This record gives sequence, structure tokens and C-alpha cells, in this order.
Amino acid sequence: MARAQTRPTSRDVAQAAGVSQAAVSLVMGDKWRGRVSESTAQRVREAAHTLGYRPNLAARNLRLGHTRTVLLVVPALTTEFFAGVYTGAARVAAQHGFGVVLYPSPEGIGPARNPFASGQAALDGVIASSMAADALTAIRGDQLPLVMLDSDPGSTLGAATVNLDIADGVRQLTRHLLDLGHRDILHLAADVPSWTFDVRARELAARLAAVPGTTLRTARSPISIQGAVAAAHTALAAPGRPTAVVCDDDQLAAGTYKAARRLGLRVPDDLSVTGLDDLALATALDPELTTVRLDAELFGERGMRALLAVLDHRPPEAGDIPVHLVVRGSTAPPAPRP
Amino acid sequence: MARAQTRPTSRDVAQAAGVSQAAVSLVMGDKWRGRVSESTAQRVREAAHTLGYRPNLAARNLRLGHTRTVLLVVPALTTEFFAGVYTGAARVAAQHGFGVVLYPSPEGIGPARNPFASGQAALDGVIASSMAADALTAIRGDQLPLVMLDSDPGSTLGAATVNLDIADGVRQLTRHLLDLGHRDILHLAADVPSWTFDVRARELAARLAAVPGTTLRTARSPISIQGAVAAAHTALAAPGRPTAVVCDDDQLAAGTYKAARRLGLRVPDDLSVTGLDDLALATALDPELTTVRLDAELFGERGMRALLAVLDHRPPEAGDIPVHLVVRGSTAPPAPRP
DNA sequence: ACCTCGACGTTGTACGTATAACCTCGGTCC
DNA sequence: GGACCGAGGTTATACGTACAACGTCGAGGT
Repeated sequence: MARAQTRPTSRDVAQAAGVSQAAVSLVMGDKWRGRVSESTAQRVREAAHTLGYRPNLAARNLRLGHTRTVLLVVPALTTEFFAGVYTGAARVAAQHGFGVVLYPSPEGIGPARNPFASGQAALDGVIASSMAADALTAIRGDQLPLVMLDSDPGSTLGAATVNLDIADGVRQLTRHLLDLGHRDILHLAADVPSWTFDVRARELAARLAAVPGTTLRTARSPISIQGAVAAAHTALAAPGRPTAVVCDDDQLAAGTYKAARRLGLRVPDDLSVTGLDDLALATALDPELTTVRLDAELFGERGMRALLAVLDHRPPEAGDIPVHLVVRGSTAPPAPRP
Repeated sequence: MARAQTRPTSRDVAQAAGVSQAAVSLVMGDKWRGRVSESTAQRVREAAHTLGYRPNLAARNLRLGHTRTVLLVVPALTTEFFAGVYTGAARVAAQHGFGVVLYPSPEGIGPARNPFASGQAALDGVIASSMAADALTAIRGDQLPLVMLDSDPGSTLGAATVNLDIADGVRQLTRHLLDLGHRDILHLAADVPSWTFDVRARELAARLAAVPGTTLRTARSPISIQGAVAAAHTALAAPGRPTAVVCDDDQLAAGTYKAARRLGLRVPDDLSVTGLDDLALATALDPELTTVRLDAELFGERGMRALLAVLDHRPPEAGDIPVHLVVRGSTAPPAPRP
């Protein structure tokens, strides 16, 4: 429980170097120019090195009043998407001397347990992706600067938001399917309440409603390949099969492939399938998946930049992040109806 | 940069409740029984609530000398495997009042930048997976209690280790292929220096060497589906094609599927393929992948328990974590040679 | 001879918390 | 009636750091 032997402090270094603790702090903090002679600084550095001195972060954080660490709250890490978000956020954080700590919310995309109440690290701010309003207010209760990723700009209680232009992605997707001649479409939707999924449903419905003679059905699935197999199988086995399935993400599309196979349907000849995310999985599938590519790293970068802006009391950068359709082998014109 | 308005401290709460700061600390720390009356405790709790008081973690950490936070260093989060490790570790950590912070080492499985030097959170210990020796010594330099996951027990400089019994998994896998009649095997190996991959190569070679008339070739691939496509394509296009491919993980197997398809080879009729991990990807493939299931959550649990033991100066639990072969559709007897 | 000034430090203090040590006061026991 | 005691607090202090404010000392200017 207790640390084996207590680590050396700046005072120990000071004593070893024959200077005051303040001098050590100055040297270690690289603020000694014009205050300490080059030779003394060197002596301090050597003493610190031989003692294996590392500044006590807790003390520094207390003194400074900030930690230069931010928390990135993500849903389950079952996909490489949020790894990309982290990478992007961590990169720009590092450029500004910040660290990023990753907190995968155990309950998935839904309400997260408050990670601050659980006595975790001290934080300067939070970047949270697609969270429910109650979890949001819990975080706000901590009065920490907050940036929301992919959340309803209307209900984030004034927090800054950074969004992917999912609506435009769905727009491109819908146009592609309509251009191919599809009129009977199944929406395989994630059964998780989240703005990012609501947008997909809303935009898809709006686009199809604008075209007479189209029909749109909806099936719900948990966000996993296995879950999607069951959901898609049920939906596709029902009478009046659609000619195309629009999936809320690539994992659902993978499940749809499997369900189609079981039903003896070939993709894309008998059934077109689309995904959303462009995971590595998308090109591992056979045929490769037509999907919408999301730039996860850019998303993370923009999120971190927005948080930095909030911390600086600057207005965060505006505008959604563009996405684009990637057409591959899983979409084709529908077979002529018998 | 500076926090908008400074958060209330325990002293503010004390003043609001008309008690001393010490009393607030007692009540908040749940150590007031027999020291503070129920009514006063209630008053303090109310004051804390209306002020929105949250204890300053940096101050608490400084005072206590520990943070009850440990770091989990993982390679890139491109797979759900380490999500499982995190989940397991976080679960047992929570049971002991600890938090777990996730640090995806930017350089992948290889040497990691020292996350402590970069001024991140203050930590009580580290769980690190498959790291190179130089990164290891960097961490040891911080004198933090350390547990290594899936690392050579002989070269961890005395750190505790927790390992999956990969060797046994490869043993089961090899027996399965030999039983099916395969004698010409290609090992598609990860091109990353890491003990966990060395074990695979060593065990596979040893098992096949024990059976006369077998041949073993090796091809190397980066750990990604796309990378494996190229590597497997090259290896399979060469003369003297193997009848089975043993892949270091499921992602490589997925790449092998694609390469085989391009070469007009059917799995498993023309080529058996095996993976290792049992990711969701394994059952998304067609045919489903024969692979070795690793219990990621148990792995994380054991890792955290070992760290807790080290922190308590107790000997960590011994013994490797068992794994087991999952036979699916990607393996079959080899086609009779023409 | 006096003042100024830069170079090179040092002393002192505060950050917010947890807890050891102390205080007070009404009731009990002998 | 004095000793003792437990309940219900308070006071004081330390954790390790960063930095503002304060010396000190020798050189240079007048």
C-alpha cells in the first residue's frame, strides 16, 4: 500500500547540490536564466539525475492549480474509431503541453458513471463523445470546461460541441442508392439513444420522403456484429424484402452480410448494403463495403482544439467536419422485380 | 488557461456550515463516526452540496502520498482485445477503490515514450503490456510498482508478470492442423518484436520439428488487415504453396482470407487458415475463423490483482492464464495433392 | 564616498487536504 | 467533591512544489 521508499524531493536535491529548494525548482522548471549561474544549474541537474529525482506531480498540480491533463470520455473501445479520436486529440494536446487520459465509459454510449466522483485523476477539462443529458449534467456539476463530440448542439447546456457532418454523409449515401435505383430501403439502426444515430434516422427519412414511391423500414440492433446478425436476419426474413440496407455503422453492416448469407442472398446482387465509419473491417468484408468515411483523427484534433479554446476563453472553431462517401462493391442496382 | 472561478474548498464549506475545516474533512472522508454529531455532519453535507463542493484531488493526493490511480499502457487500440483488458482491470481496481487510466502507446507495441516525463497524472503503479526492454527500464526508472503483461518472465528485471498461456494455445492449434493432415504450414508472423509473438514462432517451430515430414515457412506482416493482405498474397503466390496458414492474430487471418480470394483459393477447401485472439472479426468472416480464444477481461483482472499484490508487498498470484482452441469453418483436411 | 544596479541566490509562503494532538464540558463513579 | 471519561469538536501541521519578495555583494558611474 505505502510506497516502498519515499522518493527524493526537490529539497533532497537542493541539499545534495548545496543550494536552496527554490533554486532547484527554478532549474527544473527551466526558469533559471538570469537567476542562477550556469555552473550552479549544472550542479543541480547532476544532483537531480544521480538521485533519480522526479517532481511530485500532485504537489505541482496543487501549487499550479491545474494539471494540464484532460479526460477523453468515449463509449466502449470495440472499434478503432475512438482510437483514432484519441490519437488526434493526444497529438494536439502534446503540442500544447497537455496530456490526455482515456476513460471508456463502461455503460457504452449511454449514461456514464461519473469518473470524477470515483476519485480518479485531477483534470483540467473533459472531452466527451455522444453522451446522454443526465451524464452531461453530472459532468457539468463538476464545473469543468467541457467539449461535446457529436452531440445535439441544441441540448448541450452551452458546452462547446464539435460534430462530424453525419447528415451530409447520409445525404451522399441516400443519393447514391437512389441513383442506383433503390426505392425500398431498410434502415438497420443502432438501438442506442444518441444524437449521432438520431441524425442518421432523421436525414434518411427526410431524403426518402422527398422522393415519391420510396418506402423506408426500420429495424433496431445493438451495436455489435453478432447483434446485427440476429436483427438483420429477422428483418430480411420478413415479407416484402428491401433491395438495400442502410446500416448505422460498419459493424452492423458486417452482421447484415452474415444474415444475408444465411438467407441465401448475395451482396450486392440481391441486396445492397452500406455502412458508416469506414473501419478496417469494411475492406475485410467480401465484397468490400460501401460506406461513409469519418476522419476520426481530425475529429479528435478538433475536439482538443475546441477544449483548448474554452480553456483560453476563446470561441472554439465553428463548422462541422466534412465526411465523404466511399463507394465499393456492396452496392449495385437492384435486381429487377419478378 | 486559469479556471473561470476558483472552486469552493473545504474551508468554504466549513464557513458555510459554521464548523472547522477539519470537521468538513472528517465528514467528507466518512471518518466522522464518534467525532462529529449526526446533526453537524448533516449540516456539513448540505453546505457541501449547495456550494457544489468537490474535494481537490491534487491536494488530497499530495497529503495522502498516493493517488489510487494506476496506468494501463497498451499498444494501439485497433482491436477490442485491449478494451477487454481494460474492462477487467478497471473492474477489480474499482473494487479496491482504484481508478485505471489508459495510455495507448503511440508507437504501437514497441518502445513507448515515457508517459510520466510528459507531465501526465500522478500514478501509484503501472500495468504495461508487451513492451520492449528499453521502454521497460524507462518506467522502472520512475520506481513505480510495475506489472508486465505477456512479457518474457526472464527479462522483466524483476517486475511481476502475468501471461496468457499462448504456448499452449499454439500447441492446441498445431495438434488440430496436424490431426487434419496438414504437413506444409505457413506462419504469417507479426513483424513486431515482442515476446508474445516470439512465443508463437518458437512453439510452432518446436511442435512441427517433432513431426517428421513437415515443413514450416515464415512470412512477416505488419499487424493490420491491409498489411496482411499484401504479405499473405506474396507468400501464397510463391511456388510450393502451403496447405495451411497459421496467423499471429485474427487481423492477419482476415488479410489472408482476402489474399486467398484474390488468388482464387477457397478457404478452407484449398487453404486452411487460423487466427489467434477470437475477436468479433473472427465470426464476421466467411467462413468463420478457427482461432484461439484469449480471455482479455480475465487477463486484465489478473494484471490488476498482481499490481495490487505488489502494492501490498504480497507475492502476486502465479500461473499462466489458460486459453483454448475454437474450431470453426476455416480449417479442413488439405486437398489431395495432384 | 555614495548610489545604483545586475547577477546570483535565499527566505517565506500558499495551494487544499487529512489527521495527530489537543481542548472543553457535562455526566459518572467512588 | 475530585478524578475520570467520552462525545464533540478545534488547532496546528505537513505533504512538495512554484514563485513573489527580499538580501547580498562586487562593479561601475559620478
